[in-house]
Parts: sequence; structure tokens; C-alpha cells
Amino acid sequence: MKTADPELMRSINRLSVLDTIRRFGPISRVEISERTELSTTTVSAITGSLLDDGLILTRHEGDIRNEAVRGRPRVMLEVNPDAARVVGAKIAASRMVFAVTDFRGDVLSKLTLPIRIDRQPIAVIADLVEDGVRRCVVDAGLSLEDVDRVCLTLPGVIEHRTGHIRSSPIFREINIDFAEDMSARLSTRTIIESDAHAITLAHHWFGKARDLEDMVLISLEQTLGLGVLHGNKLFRGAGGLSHNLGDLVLGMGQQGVNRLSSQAGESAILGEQQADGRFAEAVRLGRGMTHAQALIKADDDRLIGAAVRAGEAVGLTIANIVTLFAPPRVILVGSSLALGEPFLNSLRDAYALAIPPSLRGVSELVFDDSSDDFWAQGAAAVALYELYESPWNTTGPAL
Amino acid sequence: MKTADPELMRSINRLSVLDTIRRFGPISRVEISERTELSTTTVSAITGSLLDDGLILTRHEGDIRNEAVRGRPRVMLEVNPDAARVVGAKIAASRMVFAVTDFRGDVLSKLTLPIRIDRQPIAVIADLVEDGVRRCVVDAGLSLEDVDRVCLTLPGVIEHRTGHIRSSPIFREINIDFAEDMSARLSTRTIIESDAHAITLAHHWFGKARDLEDMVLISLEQTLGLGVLHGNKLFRGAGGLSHNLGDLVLGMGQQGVNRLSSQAGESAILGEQQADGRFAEAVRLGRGMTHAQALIKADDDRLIGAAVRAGEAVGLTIANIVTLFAPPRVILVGSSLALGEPFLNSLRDAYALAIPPSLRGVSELVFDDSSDDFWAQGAAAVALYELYESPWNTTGPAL
DNA sequence: GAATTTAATTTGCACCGCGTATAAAATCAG
DNA sequence: CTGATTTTATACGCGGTGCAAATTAAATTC
Repeated sequence: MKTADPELMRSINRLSVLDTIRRFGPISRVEISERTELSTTTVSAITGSLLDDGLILTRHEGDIRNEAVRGRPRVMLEVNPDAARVVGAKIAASRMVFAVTDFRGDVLSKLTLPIRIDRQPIAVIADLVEDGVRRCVVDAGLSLEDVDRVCLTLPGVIEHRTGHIRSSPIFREINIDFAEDMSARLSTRTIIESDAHAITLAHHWFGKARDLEDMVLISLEQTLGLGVLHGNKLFRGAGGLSHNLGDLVLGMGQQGVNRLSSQAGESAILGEQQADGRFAEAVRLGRGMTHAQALIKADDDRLIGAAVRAGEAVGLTIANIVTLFAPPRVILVGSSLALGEPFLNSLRDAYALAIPPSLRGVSELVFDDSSDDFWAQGAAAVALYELYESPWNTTGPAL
Repeated sequence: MKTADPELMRSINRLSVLDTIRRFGPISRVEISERTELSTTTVSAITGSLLDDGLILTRHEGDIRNEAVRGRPRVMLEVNPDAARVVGAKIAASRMVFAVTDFRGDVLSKLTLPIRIDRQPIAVIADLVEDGVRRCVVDAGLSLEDVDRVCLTLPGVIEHRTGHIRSSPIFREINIDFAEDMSARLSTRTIIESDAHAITLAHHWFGKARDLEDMVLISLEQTLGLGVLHGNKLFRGAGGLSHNLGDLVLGMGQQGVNRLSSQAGESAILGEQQADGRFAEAVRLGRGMTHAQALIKADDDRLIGAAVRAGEAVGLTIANIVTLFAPPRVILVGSSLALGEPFLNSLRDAYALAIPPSLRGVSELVFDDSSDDFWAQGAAAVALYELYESPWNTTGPAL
């Protein structure tokens, strides 16, 4: 069991203060004291140490209160953007998106590579990823030595603690130790994480869950992912495993089990259409959903039917997730949202039907169609979280 | 956010030491130090305080090591059984089971009341529960004043933090503040908890999950419940809500959604048989499953069919739960296990079919047919946990 | 009975957060 | 401009905490 010592205590409070500055900054010491419920003297000590370490900056303006307020003016504190640099990446079957951010999470440079990488051998993928990271870092006017962490996110079942990829739709191989390989290539500590977890953290930090400490996110991309925020932390299964919603079973069908991915996965929705040459081309290039959107607007019955079926399956699944986690908010993201009203309406209807009466009203459904950049920014946030959480070198005496 | 101060630090380590003594006692200070990774100094300080408070006892024998070992002999420490008394109760539709335990969790007295209470007004149920608690306490040779906590467990959707019952199959009413009522009646702090959570903690403390800190338990009783142990703690949904597995949806059927409870709930399995007068009588008295067991052994086709369908549904659900939580062990408990091979085999088959390949082998399925007493003991453990966790009066200086 | 070995406690120290007192920096009144 | 007022931020001392080293305690071995 984890033992509590003064160091742990300090690191908890340090993280608490730093996180408060990140979320509400620029913010004065008094306000930090109110929010964290730490005494002003402790806040002063911690912020002093954070200032010494260069993690935060002072700013002598920006007090929101009435200008004509008496007394010593508050000194505003904010996160020092230059304290660290990280790279976040979203790696999907048909594209890779990179983002370099500063310590605040602001994007310094981003890069989208529309390359189809599934079915490529792992060494090729690693080459491309390495190249993308390096290029994006150069675009930000930096060198790899300036980068403190890299976080690569991808769909699939991933063991966060070890960086072990159990399975991913973009790899032919299974059981890959990608973290180790990439850390060596980039000579920078590299984290592997589920893409759904990254976008979950993105919403917690920058998006539609900033006000919540419990939340569930469902990502509807090529595969279906789940992120659970529980007490301001990502909830990972035992062993740090990420979830793969597509593996969920919705009953027995004619030929064996009926998985969610077979009804609501990207290939399930678009697959039936592959006869059409132009559409197949779009799918291959990762633009299937955009194309589908156009067809649906043109009243393509087959596609509308697929969207309705998918929406139904997802709606039922969300109800099940809510039954298990009872989050106050469920955020839906991903390319499938582009399917539009037929999909969303059937999803909402199925959810309303399937949610147990005793849980009616506990969860609100929110749809979000952020760009891929936001996912990459989330990946960067995963990397940043590790930096924020780490005690940093100077947990020692403030000298 | 929770602020870390010396008091928190101490209470963490105190709980850690006390829990170690409970789990591995009788145990010496050195061994506690090894297990908790606290220094022997700290362990001595904490155990000293625990001894002062009368929560633990010394015992000058029982060192398991080789008798002919040199040096000062170790003093063994163990939990003081007399430090507290609690009452745990399992309240089900057709019976109530009570257990009085000491601080160690050992049962001092138990009482089973085979009364059918569902469809009774809440005041009647409260009367019966109060009576049962009082009787069981007297049987243990105690008075209510000697009891530190009471924990009542029942099926349904329960908010642990507030003791609020959102819905329960044994109550006609919904949204009941049972904890408040019973606390007043017994003039003892009374906790309301899901029965599934209680049996989960029972297995963690006394049963088949003593060696694990992550685990999932599925209870197949009148309703289907879920307990998740995550990092040695009960995982409760946001807001402290308990889960009701029966509300999970397994797809769309002819008339609306197809809930698990409609295929694997007790009434779903036994319901079809109610034509038979004797069987109906057994069901009414809460012996439906025992009766069903006999009929299955006599090759009753209808019942076997129902059992197979139920097993299939539960097997799929377990696969889904494993997909989400990836626990190293899944424990199945409850009356439905009495259905025997037809049920279990179809459950195992469905599970094997539905578990995603990437998760094959991460979870082991364990069946457990403990008696109702064990559930009541688990309820007592829930009460005890609150006592263990509470800083107790004397967190202050050891004097 | 002395040496040895292991267990538990005592002592001294560094650190933490907090309350109080103090210093600092602005506005307001005249 | 000067002094009173108000608010913010920082020293200082206190009690608490865990840990390392030294000390005491209690047994076995020679």
C-alpha cells in the first residue's frame, strides 16, 4: 500500500495549487487559498517554490475586481508556458495528427499527415510517427531536446502503465511494446495512451467537462472507445487497461455474438456502400463519414438505415454505461457524429428508451464535433498531466 | 479539492497499519513495517496509539518462525475483537438475515427471519427490521448501546453517501430516506448499502478475493447486482450510486428494450412456472430456486430452457463487464447459481464466446454459493470499514 | 555469565501546514 | 503631500509527522 509521508503531502498540495493555477489562472494567491482550502501561508510557500522552479509567472495586472478597490493589489499568477514542451499525437488508420504544446497546453504547432497507415508493418508506422514528431517539433521552432514528453494516442486496447498495445485496428501485430521503441527513437520519454482517454482529458482540461470531476466520454471513430473521468482522474481498468467499447456485446445474433462494433463501427456503417467506387475511395482515404453525410442529405436510404441502426446500438450502449457509472454528463465525440440527424435522433430515442427510470435525468448527453487537433491537444494534456503530477526535482526545501 | 495536512497523513497510515493487522494478524511490528513500507519507528508510534485506544491487543506467543530463533522475540499484535460491535443485515424480499459481529468481523450471533416483506408498506418493514436488529443484538448478549454501527443492505439502486434508496424491489415506494429513519429508531448510526456491495466487501475481507485489490462481483439474486473493487476500495459510481445490473439492456426486442432482468432475473426464470401451485408457493416463500433445482434435476424442459437462456444472458453481461473493468477475477454469487449445470454451462459458453480475444485470459470466473449469513457478515464489514476508516477520537498526540 | 542477535523504543532532525504578527503596497481623506 | 485605512503577502513559532541513528530490551548461544 502507498505510504503517506511529508513528501506525498507536499506533492498533493503542490499539484492541487498548480492545477488550480492552470485551470483558473491568472489567479491571485488569496483566491487559490479559497479554492484549495489551504491557508494563505501554505499557498505562499508553494507558489514561492513554483516560482523558483519557473513553473509559474507573476503578472501585476489583470485583477478582475472593481478597479477602485482599496488595499494592496493582488498579484496574479499563471502557468509559465515555457516551463515545458510536449508533443501529443493522434494516430488513426488514415491520418496522423501532431501537436506541440507549451506547459499551458496551448498549441505551438500542429501537423496533419493524411496517410493511410493501417496494414503497414510496424516499423514503417514507427518511422512515419517519428518523422511526424520531428517535423512538428521543428515547425514549433524547437529541437527534440526541448521536448519533455511525447504522448502517442491510438485506438485499441492499451496498457497505459507499460505502454503495451494489446491490440489496435491500425496494427497488424498484437502485443507491441510501442512505448519502449518510440522512447528510444525520440530519446524522449514517450507515453502510449488510448485515443479515447486523450480526448476525455482534453474535454476535462479545455472542453466541455471543465466544470466536472466525474464524466463519461464515448468516442465514435473507426473503433468505439470509452473514457471515464472519476474524481478528476482518468479511470482505468485494473491493470491500467483502456476500454474498447466496440467489443461490447448487444445480444446473440444469427452467427454468434452481436458486437457493438458490427453495428456502430465505422466499417459497419460504411461497409455496405463499398460497391460504389467513389465512396470506397473516400472510405479508404478516411473521408468516409464526410461522404456519408452528403449521401444522407441526399436521402440515400441504405445509408440512412445504417445510421439509424448504429444510433440505436450506441444509444443502448450509452444507457448501459450510465447504468454502471451514473455520470452527470456523457460527451459524445468522433467522426460518426457527422452522420447527422438520422443517427443522432435514433441514438437519443434509444437512449431515452433504455435508460432505467430510476436514473432518468442524472446524465445529460452532449455532442461535440471537435477537430482532430483537439485530440492531439488531449494527447499533449496526457503528457502534461504526468509532468504536473511528478514532484519535479525541487520538492526539497525551498532554500 | 481535498487538502493534505498532517492529520490526513496520519489517518492514512493509521488505516494502513490497522488494516494490515486485521488482514494478517496476529502480526509483529517488524512485519507490519515490511508490508506497509513504513519505518519501524512510525509503526511503533501508530501501534502504540492503537493499543492506547484499545483497538488492538498484544499477544506474546504465536510467532510462526522457527522456534529456535535468536534475539528478542516478536510481540504479535491483533485486532481487539471487543473494540466495537456492529450489526449487519441482508434484507431481501422473502427473508431478513441479521448478524452481530465484533470488531474483527467474527459473528457473535445471527438470526434469519423467513418473512415475505415485499409489498408491505415501508413502516411495517421498518418495524420488522428494527425488531430483528434488536433481537439479534440481545442474542449476542449485548444491548443496543454496545453497538457502534448498523448496516442494512438490500437490492436496488442506493445512494450510499446519503442512505437514500432510489428504488428497490422490496419497496413499493421510491426515493426513501431509510438511513435517517432507522438511525432514529435504533439511536445508532445506520448505513444503507447495496447488498451486492456488501457481499463484495465480504469476499474481499473473508472470502475469495482476499488476495486481490481489484475484482468484480456479480450477484444473481432476485435482482442482479454488481460490486466493483478497485484499488482495495468499493468503486461507486459518481454520486455514490450503486449499480443495478438488471437494468442493463441486451438489445431491442419485439416490445421495446430487452433488459437483462427480463431474461436472468429471478422472476424471469421462475415466472413461467407459476401455473404449478406448489411451485408458486415455493416462489412466494423465497425458495423458488431450490425448487427449480429439484425440477431441473428431474429434467423439467421448460425450466432448463429458462436456465439456459438466463445463463446465456448473464454470460454475455459478464463479458461486457470484463471489457469495461478488466478485473483479474469475477466472482458470481446468488441464488440463481442453484440452477446448476444447465445454467452454469450456458453461462460459461456465452462468456467464452463473448469475451473479446484481446482480453481472453485476463479474468478468471469463480462461483461461490455462500449462505445468507455471509451476506450479513459483509454488511457488518461495510459498517466496520467505516469504523476503521474514521480517524477515531484519538488521532491527536499519543500523550 | 558474557557475547550475540533481533525487536522495540527513544532521541534528534528535517519537513509540513497553520495561526498570528508583521511588513508591504495600494487607495482615500484631508 | 501626508497620514489613515484596507487588503495582500510574508516571517516566526507551534504542534504534528515520518525517518535515521542510537539506545534499550529480551531472548538464544557459547
